Amino acid sequence: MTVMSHRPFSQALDQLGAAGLRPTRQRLALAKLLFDGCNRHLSAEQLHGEALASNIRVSLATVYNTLHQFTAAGMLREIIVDAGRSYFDTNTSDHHHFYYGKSGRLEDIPGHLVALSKVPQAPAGMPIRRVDVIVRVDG
Amino acid sequence: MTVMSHRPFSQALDQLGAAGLRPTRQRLALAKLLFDGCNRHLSAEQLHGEALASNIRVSLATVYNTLHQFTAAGMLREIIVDAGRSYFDTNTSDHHHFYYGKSGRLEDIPGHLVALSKVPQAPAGMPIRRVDVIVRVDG
DNA sequence: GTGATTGCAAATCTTTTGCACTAAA
DNA sequence: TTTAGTGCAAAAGATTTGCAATCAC
Repeated sequence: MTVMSHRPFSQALDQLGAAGLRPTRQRLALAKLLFDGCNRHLSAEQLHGEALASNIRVSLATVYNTLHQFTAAGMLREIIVDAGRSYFDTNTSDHHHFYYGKSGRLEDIPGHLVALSKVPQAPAGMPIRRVDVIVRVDG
Repeated sequence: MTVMSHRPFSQALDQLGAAGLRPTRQRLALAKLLFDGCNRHLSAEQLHGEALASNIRVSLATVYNTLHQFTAAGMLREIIVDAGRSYFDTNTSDHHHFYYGKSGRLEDIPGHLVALSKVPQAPAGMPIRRVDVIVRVDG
């Protein structure tokens, strides 16, 4: 039974240190918003909005920097479902997504619920970095 | 043995008419570039570049309009693999993609080479519009 | 003619960048 | 200190929009 539990905030702090990222006020606050609840799918703009709503002073540029740094550190995964907007997923385990085009909402599909077989080899020893399955729904 | 043959230009013309789109000089020229050879994956900018290189006078805005009209008419499929750039695929049959992140190249994977099973139902009678499988390769 | 289509330039939107200022070690 | 991190405003890149001119029917 896969539980898809979210990454706890404390673990995020550890990874922050392990990645050589200083625990600044902004990064701590954003990590708390991202990792202190359930798994989330957020755009930079959304996270920035939440930060402002929580009285966290942080610039949009820093939100972008932070999202990319967290992604590089393996704490987030960038999800591309929409031309012209990136989403970041706090769930970095093996899984896929429903995408509700009308509302722009993303929903996790546990990896074990999608069986992919027979994916052909990429040519000439190029390793497959990731396989994304996006189930597009109208809602 | 699936052949994945491309849409012939003549068929494109028929669909153009069926979609109620007037066969203007620009649409005919772009359709020729798109459908008169093998299957292709192109961005708006690339198609515009090809048009100019072929001495076809057409504005970038019209290229965007045309790509979207052709997509709405079912003659193209929009492929989203990269935040901030759309690709259009002349192959509208059931298939998936390799995406070479470094070069930005897309490559078809015939639908029968990927077996997807157990995709869960979308909630509450929302029909699945499409399932995209993107195999991300480093090259 | 009449309505669809086009081109152009401006506007929009997301994301990135340059750089002076601030904060962590 | 010394180096990393931040904010701001400007820049960049892709796409869209408004509108007058043009074309297909």
